[in-house]
Amino acid sequence: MNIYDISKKAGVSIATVSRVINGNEKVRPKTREKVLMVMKENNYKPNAFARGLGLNSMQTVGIMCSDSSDPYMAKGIYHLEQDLRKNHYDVLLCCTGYDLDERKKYMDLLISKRVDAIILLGSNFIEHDMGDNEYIRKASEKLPIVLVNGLLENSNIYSCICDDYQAVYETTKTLLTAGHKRIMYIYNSLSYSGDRKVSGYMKAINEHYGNQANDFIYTHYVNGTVADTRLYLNQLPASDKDFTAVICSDDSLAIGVIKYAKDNHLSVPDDLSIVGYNNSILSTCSDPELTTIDSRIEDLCYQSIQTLMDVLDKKESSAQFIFPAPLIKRETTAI
Amino acid sequence: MNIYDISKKAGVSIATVSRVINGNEKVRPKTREKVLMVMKENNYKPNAFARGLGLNSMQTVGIMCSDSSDPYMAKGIYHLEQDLRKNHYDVLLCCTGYDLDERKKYMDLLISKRVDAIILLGSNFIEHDMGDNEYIRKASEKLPIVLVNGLLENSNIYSCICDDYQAVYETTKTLLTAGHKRIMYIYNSLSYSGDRKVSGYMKAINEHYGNQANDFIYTHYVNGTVADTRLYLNQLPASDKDFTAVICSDDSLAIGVIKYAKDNHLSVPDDLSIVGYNNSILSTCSDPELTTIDSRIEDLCYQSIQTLMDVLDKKESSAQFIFPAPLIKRETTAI
DNA sequence: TTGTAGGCGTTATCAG
DNA sequence: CTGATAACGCCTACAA
Repeated sequence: MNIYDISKKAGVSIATVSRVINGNEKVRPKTREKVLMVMKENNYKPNAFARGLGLNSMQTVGIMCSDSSDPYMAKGIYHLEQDLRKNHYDVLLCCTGYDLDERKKYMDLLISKRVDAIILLGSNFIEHDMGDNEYIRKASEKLPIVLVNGLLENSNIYSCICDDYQAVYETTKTLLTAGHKRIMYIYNSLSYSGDRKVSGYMKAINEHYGNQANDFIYTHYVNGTVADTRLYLNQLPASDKDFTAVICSDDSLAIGVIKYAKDNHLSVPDDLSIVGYNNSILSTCSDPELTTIDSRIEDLCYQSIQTLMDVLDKKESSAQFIFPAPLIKRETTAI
Repeated sequence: MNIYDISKKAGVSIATVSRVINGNEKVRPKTREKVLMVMKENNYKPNAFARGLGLNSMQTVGIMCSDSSDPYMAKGIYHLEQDLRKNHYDVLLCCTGYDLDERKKYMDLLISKRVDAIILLGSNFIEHDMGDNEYIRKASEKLPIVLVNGLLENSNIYSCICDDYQAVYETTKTLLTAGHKRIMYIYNSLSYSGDRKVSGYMKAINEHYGNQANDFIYTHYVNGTVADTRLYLNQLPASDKDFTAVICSDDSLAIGVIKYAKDNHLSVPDDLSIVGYNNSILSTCSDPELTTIDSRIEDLCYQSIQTLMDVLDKKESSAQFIFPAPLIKRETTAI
């Protein structure tokens, strides 16, 4: 059952059928009804491939994310999908992992599939070494690129991010003001965004301690999540355990810290304050519940799609949106 | 840059170019190299839409799930995507929510997009009222349907499930044997699978108590997750709080039970034993960590894709795979 | 308002 | 092994 069959049964030309399919105004109401009728009767659906060929689009956008099972990205995928759907776009999903070469391949793949745009979900897409981001710039010559929680300047690249730097800076400052002398910062991301968070921490420490700041900077990179953080802290020599607060770059690390506290009979937040990041589902499952920085994934997704639709509609649009990231106070801090 | 351009530059016909694109044997090695050369030089990529038109496939399978941000489904999506990718298939993702009519629309949408198959992820797709599953049967006339953790018999429908009935039955039995008199079962799904789980619970209670079983059956439906479960239990009259164990149809409910125990200074597992379901990330974030039934999502996904590939390759394949679901013992039970 | 005809970029069938 | 050429099903000027 194709457009020819319909045109015959309706006694019109395929051009007319095509017009009613595409909601073209210039069709006599009577004719339109007739065609619609026949289409319904025969349960006709236009062939999407042929349509794609003609229009050079199948109304699809590609979403790349490192791991759809990470709670943060899982939420992102959900909101992106829902918002895209509302605008009649489908989602082609790619879980790329964290390897750069692999990601380049996925990018090429999506481009060759002729998606209308590509969304990069997660701050880890922007590499520390700017040369490693060149492939994204090159891709943007062919289609719009939207970064959800990532920043990269280029024409046809659009960014929606949270101000991680400011958020960590303020949180650290708040803890210092509350009397914490030694604050540890644990992170598991070496991306550009990861750097920004560390910088926020550094700035607060530096402002507070001036010359002696170096004695109080205490950061650690963990290659993993819950178990790795717990393990790392537990094997620390006693002399290095003089911190009274820990800020983490992700909720999962903070969960590890809670477990460490439990292992060592430290009371939270009395003996140890803990701050997570992302306000993920994990943060309300733990006991005590986690104080965490909300990276506002839903807002980022909404704005991203809003922007993307403007771009695809050839409307003017701002290329960068920066949201403040509020601290959600729960039970692992006294502040 | 299309196939004609390449054919000209390589001094061959488009037919030959097409042959090398598709790895057809019958091309002289020399010719093949030449064409490959030109293709590489011009960074030529075949047009996916035209290809789709000709082959009537774009090597894409649709995944429907109610909510990609649910930890269980998030993992499912991840594994399905990875396994499909290995077989050179792309993923079109649909988050359908729980409304039946909405789901029917998504199903139609995917079919009209001409995906090669549709995967229904999550037991909640199979409705209690069998008539409501008819749309799935009808869809299977047009393309293969794969149910991940759902059972529906029909030609061209393939099911991979965990034996929820048996798992809950055995868990309940184990708890009874361990001396628990009154065991509560809390669930938040009214699907076919939800029914099976309840039945497993019932059977164990019935076997154990015989005539008096009715006095010991204690089930409750919660329309929500953590907070709702916690609230429900807390507002229960004291006389109804004589249970010493709770089994939940999902880890999130079990987290709610842990919080209830905390609220009421009940020691877990001494005063109250708790069993969750799905072995999700939540189960290791709580304190104490959750004993839970592992619904083996990774295995289900792997088998699903394996089966689907056989079907798409026109190979013979079994239509149903049933996995036992083991109990993962952690800290919320003494068993 | 409607119809004709050419184009979109491949694949596949036949000859040669 | 290679090349013409007809599908594939729809869109869209351009005419009427």
